[in-house]
Amino acid sequence: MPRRLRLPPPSSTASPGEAHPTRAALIEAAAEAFVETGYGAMSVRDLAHRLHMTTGAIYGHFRGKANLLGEAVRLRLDRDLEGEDGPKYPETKLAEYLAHNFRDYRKRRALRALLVEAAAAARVDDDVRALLHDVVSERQAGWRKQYRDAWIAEDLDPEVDPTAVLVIVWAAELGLGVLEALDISLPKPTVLANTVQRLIGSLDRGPRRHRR
Amino acid sequence: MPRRLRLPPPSSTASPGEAHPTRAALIEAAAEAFVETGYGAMSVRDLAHRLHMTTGAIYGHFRGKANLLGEAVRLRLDRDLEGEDGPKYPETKLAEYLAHNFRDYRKRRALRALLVEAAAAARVDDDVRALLHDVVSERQAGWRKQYRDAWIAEDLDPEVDPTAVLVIVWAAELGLGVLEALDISLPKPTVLANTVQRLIGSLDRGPRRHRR
Amino acid sequence: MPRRLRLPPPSSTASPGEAHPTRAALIEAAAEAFVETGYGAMSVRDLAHRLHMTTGAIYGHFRGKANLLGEAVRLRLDRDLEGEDGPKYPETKLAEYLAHNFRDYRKRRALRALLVEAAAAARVDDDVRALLHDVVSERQAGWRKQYRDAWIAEDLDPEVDPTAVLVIVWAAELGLGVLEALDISLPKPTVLANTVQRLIGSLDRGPRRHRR
Amino acid sequence: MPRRLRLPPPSSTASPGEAHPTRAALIEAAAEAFVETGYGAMSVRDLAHRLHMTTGAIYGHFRGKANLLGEAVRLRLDRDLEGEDGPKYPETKLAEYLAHNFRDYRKRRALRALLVEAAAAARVDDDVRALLHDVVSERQAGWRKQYRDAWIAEDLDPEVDPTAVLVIVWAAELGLGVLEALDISLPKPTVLANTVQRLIGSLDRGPRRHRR
DNA sequence: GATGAATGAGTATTCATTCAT
DNA sequence: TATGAATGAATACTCATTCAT
Repeated sequence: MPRRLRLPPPSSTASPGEAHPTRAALIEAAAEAFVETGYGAMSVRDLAHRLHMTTGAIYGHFRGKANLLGEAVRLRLDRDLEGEDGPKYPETKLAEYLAHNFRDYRKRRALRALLVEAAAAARVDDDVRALLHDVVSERQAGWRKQYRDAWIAEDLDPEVDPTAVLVIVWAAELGLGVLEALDISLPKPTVLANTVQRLIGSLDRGPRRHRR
Repeated sequence: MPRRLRLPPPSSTASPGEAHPTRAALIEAAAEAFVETGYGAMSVRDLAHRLHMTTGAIYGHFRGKANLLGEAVRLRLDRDLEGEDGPKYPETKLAEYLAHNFRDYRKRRALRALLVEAAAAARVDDDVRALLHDVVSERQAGWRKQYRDAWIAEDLDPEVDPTAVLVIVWAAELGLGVLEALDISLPKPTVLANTVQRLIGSLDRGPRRHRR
Repeated sequence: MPRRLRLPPPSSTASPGEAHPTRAALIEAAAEAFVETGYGAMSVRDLAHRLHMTTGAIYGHFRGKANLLGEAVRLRLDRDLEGEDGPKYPETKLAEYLAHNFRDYRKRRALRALLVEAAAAARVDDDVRALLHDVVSERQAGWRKQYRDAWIAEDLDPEVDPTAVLVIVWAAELGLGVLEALDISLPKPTVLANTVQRLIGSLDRGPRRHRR
Repeated sequence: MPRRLRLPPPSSTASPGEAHPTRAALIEAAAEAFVETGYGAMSVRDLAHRLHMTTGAIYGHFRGKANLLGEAVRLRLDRDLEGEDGPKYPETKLAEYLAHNFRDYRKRRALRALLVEAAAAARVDDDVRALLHDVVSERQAGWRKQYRDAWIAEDLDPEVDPTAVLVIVWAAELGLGVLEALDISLPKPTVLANTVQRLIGSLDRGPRRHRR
């Protein structure tokens, strides 16, 4: 039986917002484990073993597996989508921003996988659904605002609903996750990025006159 | 002990290849049950009970639960996507065809749900993944050909990769399923349809002049 | 790992009413185990091991632990209280019948213990309570009738409510179970029996006149 | 993190022997909680939360859950049975005293419930049994003396064993607790009281003449 | 082909108690 | 004395699959 690692209490050196290191490590590990093994197939006990903890310790930090999933999704969403390393929204045109994003789509494979897991879990479990709805809705609300701002700043076609575009783009991202789960081969990042740029770029003026 | 409902022998109206009506009824019921209850949460025993059969009977027709899922997906894919009631591909422009399709997107909720279930199952189980990969790949191959044909027939922008567009459209559809699973509210069908029409419609000529 | 004993299917030689021998053996064993080990402390898995079965096999016969308890109580109630070996009700005076019964009270230790377990379980679990209420109520209804008949046949004091006497006698029996659980030493059977005979015997005429 | 309610220091009004008010409050709360929720189902942690304490604090006062149960039983026994508000023993005839007591039986529902919990716990746990045996035995010893005194003072039938009567009466009380746990409906207090008066009242002279 | 009892491994969650701080 | 995070073992129940009949 392996020695248990008795984790130190929150030290003052811990970064603010991640007050409890055990909790943070747990979320991190859960996010990874749910992607690797699947939410349904990952047992809490095995997760505990991975971290050299006991199940009881986990349940001391989280009310249940569902909350762990919720936090894992929140973490990955924030890390992989918000914490951008590339060009920021206000500084780039929407089409270029999105193109850039899709050029990096392979970086977000884990996020998409996690969201597929989350979706399947949510379909079956009311608690999970409620939890995840909130997490995802929050982010979407922020993006919706950004899209509306872009519409104004870039003088995009007022006849097109920014929210519909947002949903389509976001759904496309999520759908890539479904296709990846099915092992369907996807276009190369550059090809995808160019296509996105072309499609979204077409919104930058009113509807084309020359349509027969 | 309830009387078992013994299904009638193969009728002459059954299409060839679906010789056994029990098998067909099973697939039909499984497709419904997996959507309603979730693939993981639906037990083979309960599925058998729904059809007044026994578990053994199911295993007489299918090697396992995974094969049932595979067949269920195949069924719904053929019924909900191929067996179109609306305008056919070759007779309509691609943009209009897709717009029409998204105007009806709510009809395909069950299909999307089933594919979310399938994706999550595939992530975890190699057999399921292989099975579903084949089923979905087959359909995609057909669509790819249709897109390529449309590119030629409609003289669409040769700098845009038809397959990339196909993947984006298909992923968007699947992603709607993920969002639905999370209870995220979606745009109205007409708004979505118009947006798709606008986006895909923008491909109908060469690259816009003002692009360097 | 011990060989599993694959029990034969219901044979035609099985006594009617105990159609399934596995089920009957299970109830028997459960009744014993719940007394020995306590309802709460007896795990379904251990019970299964005792019988060289798996937990799954048990759950094939009973919806849950609570039902097993219900059946165990029913069994012991029928065996230890109804299936009398001593004098039958209609043939003996009530007082003598009860005196005889208490003379044998030690025979029913297991029944009382089971009912104490049942009571504690019922206090906490609604299903258990409903189940046991029905089982016990049924028996009590029979006894109530017998007491009423005795009142007429033996011309007992009409000012005394037969049901109240029944409840007191039945409660006394059950209370012995509580005292036994606490290891309280009880009077010798003959002493108890005589006291009961004296008390119940006093009901055989109208209220005594000579009371000051 | 919620503020802990730090209980006031021992006040001078506290009776000696209950020096620590935390301890007393704990016993009080435990008695209530074990009745409400059941001994087995009530977790130490939840009990601590109810009192705005921590589990550790409880274990500072009691060696374990079992001791808490023991003290709870002692408390309720003293409060609900000894601390009589009605007529006192020596001043009333035994039959009348008991009749009065049963007329109030509904007041003691919590006591009976606690004793049913205690009995079930005692059956399973040697420590609990030993603990409770002592608590209950002590009280019974007192009652035994009172019954013997009554036998002399009221010139009751010397052929009847006072202890046997005590046990029957006490068992009847406890048995009511078992029946209550099973949700069995009980006679009205007055009916029960009259019956008790009649039965015990019958002991007030030597054996009846017509007995051989 | 069908039956359904049995398997056996697995699941999330709980809890009394301990102990370093 | 109090704290509360951690322990570690336990619990009821489920399920895809098999196989003797």
